This record gives sequence, structure tokens and C-alpha cells, in this order.
Amino acid sequence: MAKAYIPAEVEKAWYAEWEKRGYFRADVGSDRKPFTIVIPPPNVTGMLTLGHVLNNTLQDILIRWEKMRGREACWVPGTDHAGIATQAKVEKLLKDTENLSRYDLGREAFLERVWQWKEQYGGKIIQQLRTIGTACDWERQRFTLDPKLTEAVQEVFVRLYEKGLIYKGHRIINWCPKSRTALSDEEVIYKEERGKLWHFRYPYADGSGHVVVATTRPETMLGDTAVAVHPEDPRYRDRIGQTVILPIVNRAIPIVADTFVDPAFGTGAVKVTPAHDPNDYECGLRHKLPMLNVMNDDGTMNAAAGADFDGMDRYACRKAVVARMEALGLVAAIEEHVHQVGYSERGDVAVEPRLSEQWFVRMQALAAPAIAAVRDGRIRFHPHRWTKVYMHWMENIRDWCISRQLWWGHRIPAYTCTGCGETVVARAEPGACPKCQARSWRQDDDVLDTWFSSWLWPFSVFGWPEKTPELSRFYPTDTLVTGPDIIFFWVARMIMAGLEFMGDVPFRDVYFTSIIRDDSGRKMSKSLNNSPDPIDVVDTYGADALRFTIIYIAPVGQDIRYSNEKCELGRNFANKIWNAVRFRLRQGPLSPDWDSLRGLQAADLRPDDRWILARLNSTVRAVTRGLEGFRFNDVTRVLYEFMWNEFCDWYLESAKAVFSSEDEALRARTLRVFDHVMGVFLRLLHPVMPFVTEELYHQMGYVEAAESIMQAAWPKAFDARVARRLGATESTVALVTARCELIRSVRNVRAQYLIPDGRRIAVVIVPVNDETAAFLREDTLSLQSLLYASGIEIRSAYQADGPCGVAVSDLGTAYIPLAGVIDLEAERARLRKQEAEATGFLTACQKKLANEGFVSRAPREVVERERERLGEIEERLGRIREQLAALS
RNA sequence: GGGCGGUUAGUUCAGUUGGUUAGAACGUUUGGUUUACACCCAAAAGGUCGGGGGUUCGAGUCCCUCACCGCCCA
Repeated sequence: MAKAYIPAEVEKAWYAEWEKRGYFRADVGSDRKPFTIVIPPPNVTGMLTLGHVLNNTLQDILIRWEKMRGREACWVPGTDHAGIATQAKVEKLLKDTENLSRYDLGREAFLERVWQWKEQYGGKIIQQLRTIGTACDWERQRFTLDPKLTEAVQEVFVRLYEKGLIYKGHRIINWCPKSRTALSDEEVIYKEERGKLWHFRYPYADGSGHVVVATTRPETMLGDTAVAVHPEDPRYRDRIGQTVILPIVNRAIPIVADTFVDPAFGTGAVKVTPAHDPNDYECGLRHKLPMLNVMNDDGTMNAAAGADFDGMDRYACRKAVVARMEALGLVAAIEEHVHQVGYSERGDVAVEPRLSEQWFVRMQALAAPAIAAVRDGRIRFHPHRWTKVYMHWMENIRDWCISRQLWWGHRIPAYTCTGCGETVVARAEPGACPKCQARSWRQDDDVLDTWFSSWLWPFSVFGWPEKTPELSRFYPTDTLVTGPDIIFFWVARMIMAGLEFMGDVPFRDVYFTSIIRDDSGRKMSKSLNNSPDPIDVVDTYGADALRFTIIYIAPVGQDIRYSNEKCELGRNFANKIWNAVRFRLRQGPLSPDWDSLRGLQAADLRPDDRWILARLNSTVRAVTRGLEGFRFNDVTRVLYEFMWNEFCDWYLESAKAVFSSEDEALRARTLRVFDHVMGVFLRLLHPVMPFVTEELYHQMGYVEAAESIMQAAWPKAFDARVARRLGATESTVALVTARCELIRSVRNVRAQYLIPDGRRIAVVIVPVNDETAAFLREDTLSLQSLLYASGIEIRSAYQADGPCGVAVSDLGTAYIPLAGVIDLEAERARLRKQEAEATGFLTACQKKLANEGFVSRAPREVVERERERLGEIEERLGRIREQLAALS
């Protein structure tokens, strides 16, 4: 074995081998209970990010763990066609390379190019996922535009339409002028901006002065069709019903009374632009105002804005309108104003509220059962607090605008008769028109929101609407792992779709991951160039290291602060285990009976053996409990601390003494315990670090070359009866822990006098009582080696005949004869420090016990423990003072 | 404006239903090459748990309040 672990050499090879052997495949016909996860499908244009690494590592941990627990693990991978992003990407490519727009090519030719692009470059992320070890069933890979999934989308559209839950209507929607499409409310991101609030004077038609209105978007005044005031506002009560002349365009518009106006804001009078503002639109409906759309779909002004502004960009128009108003002397004031501006999630340009005809899903009826499913616990969110966010959104749900003016996506299955204009929604192009019998149809040009296919993902991937065996076996899925940023976009909608079309929840647990930030807490972003490429990280540190580290540093429900250097943690950990195995293999071949602890008795085992078995057992419990409770970060910490701080620092070091001894039986028993512990540990670690554990499982010889740790069973903790038989009990743990303290305090003395570990010095230990004496005598071999001692004596009393270092510990007092180096003043100082420490403890303890409230009200065992402690501290303090007296 | 989360060692974070004088990793200091590992070992220093108030025999933990940071919704 190499001196250091080199992940590159094993990771690629093992992944290829696993895939070749079909370990990732889920068998629909097996009689095991299934455990199913559907991947949150990444954008087909996407590249692997650290967010994906976190998300998919968590899924992989669950899949590998449940597989070891005997479940039929099924992890369905795939990608999402990402309508806007993909179309924009190919459009840009066309522009850059051939100077063509999509309109130059036409719909069909353009779509052909997108498919070509998809086949060639799309889904790169799927390849990248393999490098981090994900155990996805690649044979089940899906794409949201696959024919079967498209069928599902059409079926859903038709069913919802027939139920009256999908309708087409004129509404104010969010319009992205860059992508030239409608967006849903969720796709708008509000950013705070410092803008201006312009106060304009609109003259009354009768020449009796003017009303002042305020706006942040002056260009929209060209579409104003009224001025609104609050009906109770005394300033304007007389003016209701009068007419003002809209400046620049010189249109006569009415003053209407509407309670939506806040009299306290601005002047209490507002301009009404029904085609460009949701509130104004509602107001326009109530007062039957004309709806004047003054903008083109690309954010330029249209002819309705007037010849002077026709074709002008909206921001240029804003300036021009203000200038014109200034020239007319109608600008009353300009204020600095901080307000929220909606931006398009994908295009990153300000969205324009715009009146247009779109398709919508009526959400309220779908939301009700989805609310119930989360409320009554059929679906559980982790961390639980996201439930509240979900509930709030669901209870205030608004209709979902699902049509997009794009080409890349599922075309809306609505057909209009070119003869009579009748619209039919159907699974395929209809035959004769039910109204006019004509047979000429024009399909709706628009496509559906990408999320309209994603929300079906948990069942569309299994072949719905067909009743497939996969569907009945793998639906509902078990756990969804995703980011809280798509709780509305995706999670909530999947719950609604699952209940509506499958009659059951799509998953039972939802684990919301952390958001990854850089080391200084900033969000990862392209423009900041602070998002490391996970592939580079894998090359540098190894996939296991990245996986382990990212889980280790992910606090439950909090943001993660990540930097590449942190992966040293995982890399060092893998190397540590590698070297523990390397050390072990130098001691000879694997113990034949490593797999079980049958036949072992406490009397056969050294205290350190009993201790490590007890600690191992706690670790099995803690890791299992951690995984069951989605406390992944606990899992990695427990594993790390067990392997490094307990197994390597103490057990392995203690075993060295045994391995060098002549006692073959003792050697064999210790090797067996070592091998057992290592075997269990590797299995516990496997879901988090699949590669190094597989490699070492083979190096150790736990399995044949053709087998795998992936097929090994998840370790089970042993029960109290077995623990007693093995002596792997609480009291063993307490005694061995105290023994470690004793060793530490002796080492402390040695360190103080700068005695290198290589210099062996005799140590005399005076135990506190016969019981500890017997315990210490059980294994003097390892005690001596852990103390770096040339020899140890355990005696009931000791009178040093020269200068001596003294280490006081709970098990006893250790004397380290150090003729020539002892500095009496330093010894006294060290002992005084210990005295002060012990006195502090003692005082706190005495104070508690002197407190009547404590003694009478605290639980009896707590008081009892405090009394015991008091005795121990007094005894220890006594010994420290004794030593101090001897030194002065 | 409404809701949620955070504030613990120089840094990043643990801290289970309240019960030793609060732990880890990294960093720092000192020493080290011993049957694996310098991607290492040993030892040490370092915190009045954001401020204030309350409940309790007992509060990092529960309640109230304030401050600051962040996120979501309107």
C-alpha cells in the first residue's frame, strides 16, 4: 500500500466497476421493500456546482445506506429542459457564430438546433455526477421532454382543463422583455432600488387647476386612462367624475373614486394605467376603463404611446417623457425614492407588468389537499420550520401563469379552428371541428412553463399515465432532497400534482439542504467568480474528501461557508483511515473470525478491547440514529471522532504493545477485535465516503474481489446482554477514560520537562484503591507503552528518594523520577494550578450541596451524583496538597 | 409591514428533553520522528455563550425585551 492515499487511483476505477456490475440498478421485481428517490433534475444546460454536490451527496448517502439496510434502492436521475435558459443559450450561440436569430431560422429549424445542442452538450452534469460517486440507476435516466414525459404533460393539461382548473384569460402578468415571455409570480425576484418618484401635474379639463399624481414609471403615463382618488378623501371629493387632460397625449380621462387608493401616500391621487399595473388593472375593470397597452413585447414603446415615442426603449422613453413634462412646466416635484423592482429570474432585467392573454391554473382546489398532507404529517419537512413557509404560501396561493412565449418546451395542446375560431383542448390534433365541421386547426404557439413538467416528475419518470409496474412499486417515493429556494416552484407543486393525479403524496420526507456560500459568507455567483468547480476539487482532494467535508461543515438548516482548503479535513481523514489499514496489514492477514464477536468473553479481552467495542457500539447507534433523523452533520462528526480520537489515538496505539508481544493468543484476540471494529466502521462510513471504504474493505480482505462493500449489511448494535458478556459496559468506558486521563497527565509532566517520547523513564503509580489497582494491573503492557515508560510499578505507597515529577489523576498518583531535570518551582506551580482548578470544582460542588433548594428539589440521582463528585474532588485535592507539602 | 433563522474560543461550527467550571476542527505556542499516517504524534494556551430582564434549586439551553446580521413573503 502507498504511504498516502491517492484517491484518483481508486475512485474512477471503482465507479466504473460498480456501474458495470449493475449495482445501481433497481429491480422492479424484487421482493425487498423499495426505497425511492427522484433526483431534483438539474437544468440540461447546467454544470455541476457545489450545491449539486451537497444535494446529491445527501441523496447518495440515503440510497447507499438504505441499500445496505436491505431496501430495494431506486434513485432516478435525469435532467430538466429548462425552457428559458436553454433557448437563450442556443439563441446566443446562433447569434455569436452565425449571426442568426431564432426568427431567421423559424420554429422548426430552431428547435432542431436546440435538440442538436442538447444531444451534443446537454446533460454534461450527468457525467459530472458520476465523478462524485452517485449511485443513480442510470438506466432509468429521464428528460422532461422525453416522449413519455411529454405525454404526461399533455394528459395533465387536458385533465385539468376538462375539470375547469386550467383557463385562458386576459390578466396582468409579469413580462420579461429580454426573453419576451410571460413569467409566473415566482419567477420574479424583487430587488431594492434607489429610484425617483416623479410628481406630475395633470390639468383639469375645465381649467380650474390641476391634480398632482406621483409615479416611479413616467413612461406608463402614456397609457393612463384615469386618475383615481379615495372616495372619502375630502381633498378630492368634489372632483370625482370630473375630467383631466392627460398631458403630452392630450387625452381626456376621468377622475374615479376607488378604495384601493391610499390617501396617505403621495398626494392621495394616483394615475391609473390598467394595462401595465395589477392594481390599476383591477381598478380599470371596476370602472370599465379602456386598457391601453403602450409597450411592445421587447420593452420598447408602441404606436399607442404616440408617434413621438413609438419604438423608443422604455428607459429612453422615461427620460423623454420627463423632459417633455418639464418643458410643459408640469413637473411638480422629484423625490428620491427607494422601492422594490421586480427582476426576471433568468433574464436579469426588470420585468414589466403587462396585460396579456395567457393560460392559468386555478390553484386553490389543488392546494387544499396538499395543505392537509403536510398538516397531518403524511409529508414531513426537515428542518420542520419550512412547514410554516409552505403553509403560508399555500394558504395564499394565486393562479399559476403557465404559458410561455418560447419555442423550447411542451407546446400547449390547445387547437383553434381556423374556420370558426373554436378552441379545443385535446391529447392530439382534433378531427372535425365540433362547431363548423372544418378540419383545419392551428395549435397554440406557446409552450408550458418548465415547472409544469417538473411537478409531475415523481410519477412521470415511472411511465404515468400508463399504469406501469414501476409506478405501483416505486411511487410514492420516500425522500426528497432539495433546496428551500424551490419550495414554491417545485416542492409544493409536486405535492399538489401527486395528490391530484396519483391520489397519494409524492414523497414522505423532504430534506431541505443548506445554501453554500464562500468563506466570507457571500453567495456563490458567476460574477464574483467565487464558486469553485467541484471537478477541480475532486481532482485535488478526491471525491470522498469533498463529500465528507461538505457534509461535515453543513450545519443543519444553516448556510454553509465553504472554501476549497476545508477539503483538507476530508482528505486527511481518508488518509488517516488508509494508514490505519496499512498499519494493520503489516501485522498479518485478516482474522478469520473478524465478522462476529461470538465466543468472546470479557475475561479474554483487555480493558482497551472492551472499551473500543463499547465505543463502537455507541457509534453504530449514533450513526444510525443520525441518518434516521436526517442529522448528516452529526453522522460525520461521530465517525470522525470515533476513528481519529478513539480508534487511532488510543486503541491502535494500545494494540501496538500487543502486536509486538510474544503472546500469540493475545495477539490473535486483539487482531480480531481490531478487524471487527475496522470492518464495522468502514461499513458505517461507506454511505459518506464510498470510494475509500470500498478500496479498504478489499485491502483488508473482508470481501472477495468480485464482491463489494455495497452489498454488505448495515451494522447492528449489540444488546445489553452481549455488552455484559464482552465487558463492553459503561463502567469499562469510565475506567478506560480515567486511565487515558492518567496517561495524559503523565505525558503532561514529560512535556513540561521536554522529555522526548523516545526517552523511556520508569513510572510508579499509586492507585487510589484496590479496585483501580486491579484494573491497572490488567494491562500493564499497553500502559507502559502509552506512557513511553521503561517500566511501571503499581504499588500501594511510594516514597520518592529523589526529585520526582508527579501527576495526580482520578485513578491514582503517578511518580516520574526525573533526577537532574526537576525544577521544584515549576513543579509547585503546576500543582498549584491543579489545586486551584480542583478548588474551583470543590467550591461549586459545596455551594450546590449547601443550597437547600437544590438538595430538596433536584432529582435524587442528580444530588447523589453531586455528593459522589464532592468525595472524588476532596480526595483528589487531598493528594495534590500532599504533593505540594512534600515539595515545600 | 409580516414571518423565519442566526449571534458560543482568533476563525468555522457542535452543544440532544435545563443538571460537572461549555466541546471539536482549523489556526496559535512548545516539544517530537515511536510498529501506520508531517495529509502525522504529544502537550499547552485560548470563551463573563450578542446586551438587558425573567422563570427555576439550577439557564448556552425555557420565556420576555433590545441590538446587529441574513433569508423569505407583501
